[in-house]
Amino acid sequence: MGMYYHVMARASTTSDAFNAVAEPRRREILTLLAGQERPVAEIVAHLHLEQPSVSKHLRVLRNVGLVRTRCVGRQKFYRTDAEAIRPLHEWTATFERYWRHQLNRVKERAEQTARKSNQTPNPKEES
Amino acid sequence: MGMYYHVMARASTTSDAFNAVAEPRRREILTLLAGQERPVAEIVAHLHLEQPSVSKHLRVLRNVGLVRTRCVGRQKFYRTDAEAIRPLHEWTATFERYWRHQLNRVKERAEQTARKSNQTPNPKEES
DNA sequence: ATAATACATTCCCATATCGGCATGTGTCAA
DNA sequence: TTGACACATGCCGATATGGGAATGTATTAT
Repeated sequence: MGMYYHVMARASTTSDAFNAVAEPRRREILTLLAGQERPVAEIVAHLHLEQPSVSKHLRVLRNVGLVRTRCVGRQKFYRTDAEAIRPLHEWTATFERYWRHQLNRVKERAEQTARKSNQTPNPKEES
Repeated sequence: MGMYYHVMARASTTSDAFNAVAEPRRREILTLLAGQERPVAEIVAHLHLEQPSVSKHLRVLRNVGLVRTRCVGRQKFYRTDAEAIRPLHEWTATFERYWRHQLNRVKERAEQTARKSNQTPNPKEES
């Protein structure tokens, strides 16, 4: 009968890719593992972090599908699954038309300014 | 001469855009304010959240430059600065060639499979 | 001047997060 | 079998986080 009310302090990091890539180290890992798969030890060597921390970051990335693993003996090779980054890319892309808009406005202003200064040549220290 | 070592639990949400957009509500806000500027009350109406919470999210977004403000009387109009989303777009874009790669591999496999099943027509329940 | 309006800020709480350290767990080597 | 090795997991401490409630601060209306 308890009225448990849920207080979610923050969407769990394991919930989606947006949270996963919010962490700088995890972004480094994704970049490192984009081109080629690597065992954990190698990742540890690249980042300056303890092995357990790296493993924990890898776990987060794996939970949201940003990396995949392949076991070879006692080594575990990780590689980033770029496909899982596409949703982020597409979300940011929805704003592309807006920044283009802004750039156009800036360009137009610049051109206007240029025309104006043509009409009044050498306008020194205008303010 | 204390050896204060910094224990940063998590990169501050105010530090970069990646952290700012990790929060679902903030993503909603950015989408809402992409096309047109709106006063806080209107944002509150769209999201189902208390005004203080919205103000706090707006503060975070403003700190990382994802939104800009314009004051009109006692109202404060917010709009998203799409330009600030570009770095995210570009970061995700660095993985584009990799997911294309993966797609190509998938496609190639599919074509090979198609050729094979042409050579052995109607291979029912192969496994 | 006083009240109402539109936001911002502060405080509190439960929870999430990250890193380091210690401790599993599974695999290969001697 | 006993170690060594490659990782994963658990625990701890310091800190960050988001929401609600209360309060502060301009600005407009009466």
